[in-house]
Amino acid sequence: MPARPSSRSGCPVSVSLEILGDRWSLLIVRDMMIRGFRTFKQFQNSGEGIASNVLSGRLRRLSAAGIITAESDASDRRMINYRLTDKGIDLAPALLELLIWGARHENTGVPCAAIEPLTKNREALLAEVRRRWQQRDPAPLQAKTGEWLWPEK
Amino acid sequence: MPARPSSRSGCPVSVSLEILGDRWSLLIVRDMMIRGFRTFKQFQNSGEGIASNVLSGRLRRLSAAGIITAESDASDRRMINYRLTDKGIDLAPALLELLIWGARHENTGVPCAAIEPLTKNREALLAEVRRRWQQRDPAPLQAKTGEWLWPEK
DNA sequence: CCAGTTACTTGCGAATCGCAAGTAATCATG
DNA sequence: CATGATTACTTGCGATTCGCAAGTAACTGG
Repeated sequence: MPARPSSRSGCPVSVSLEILGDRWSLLIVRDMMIRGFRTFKQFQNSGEGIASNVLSGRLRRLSAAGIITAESDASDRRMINYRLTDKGIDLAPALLELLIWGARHENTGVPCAAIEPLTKNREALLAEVRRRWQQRDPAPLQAKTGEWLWPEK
Repeated sequence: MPARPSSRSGCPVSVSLEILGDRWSLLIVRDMMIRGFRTFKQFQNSGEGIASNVLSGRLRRLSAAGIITAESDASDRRMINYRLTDKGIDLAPALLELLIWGARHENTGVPCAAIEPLTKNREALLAEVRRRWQQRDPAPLQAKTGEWLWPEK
């Protein structure tokens, strides 16, 4: 029996948006997936300006939804390491398409020339993201995709 | 000079979420793209339960962002026909990936067996969506993709 | 022991949401 | 042409959420 708390339709898009449909959740997932961020502090200083109480709430929601896990760091127990679950890493395609759309249609500082390789190497890029996740490779993806993805400052 | 009103980063994902990052905007786009909806009333009765004032605001925002257009119907001037722009139809890949993710990882009433054909026929599906848009074909996509996508009621 | 760091929580004013009701313009009918 | 229905909204209002600033508990390094 599917438990559906809200009064919305059962459409998969609707269900997805119930969890991820806000300005912050997917940015947190992006930072974990592509920039290799793990900690509260990193998300807070990611340049997007999320408030700490909202960040706290989002991490709890993503955790409750099974998209991320939270475990305290072994070597420094102040820190909590947030990681994507399998369900979380599966958001990579959606995130990539949002990236491509924004880069193509909005003023993002991303040159148009940079978009085509993204669409052409889509599968390779997604495979690389998944590989990094499986091997717990903490290095950001920038080296592979170019620095233009996240303009410094 | 790129005008960036908010204090967020210039990352394409961030820019996309500034416009689309809420519970309703992409559902409206979905209804236009896949179900062939055009009018205020249709969006209101789409089964998601969006309030009329919020719907009004979203249509204005999407219109201002160049994702949809609004023109009054020639034969009935009470009605306003909302249509996707080229920029709007380009959201199809992102929407499809959100659909696949939701269907795969959440309880949506969509059988798991239905997901694989979506990923396999991704390109064909997107081509069909774009064709329907170019030809202004108002028929919903259901016939092609199966009725399970939007369970009745 | 103590200053600094990390991951939060709390308080509060402002913005947004959800719901109900109302309204202007237009169309369909008698 | 009058009347009622329909469409696309707007308005009001209480409840929720947001953004910002400040505070706090747990822990670490010196």
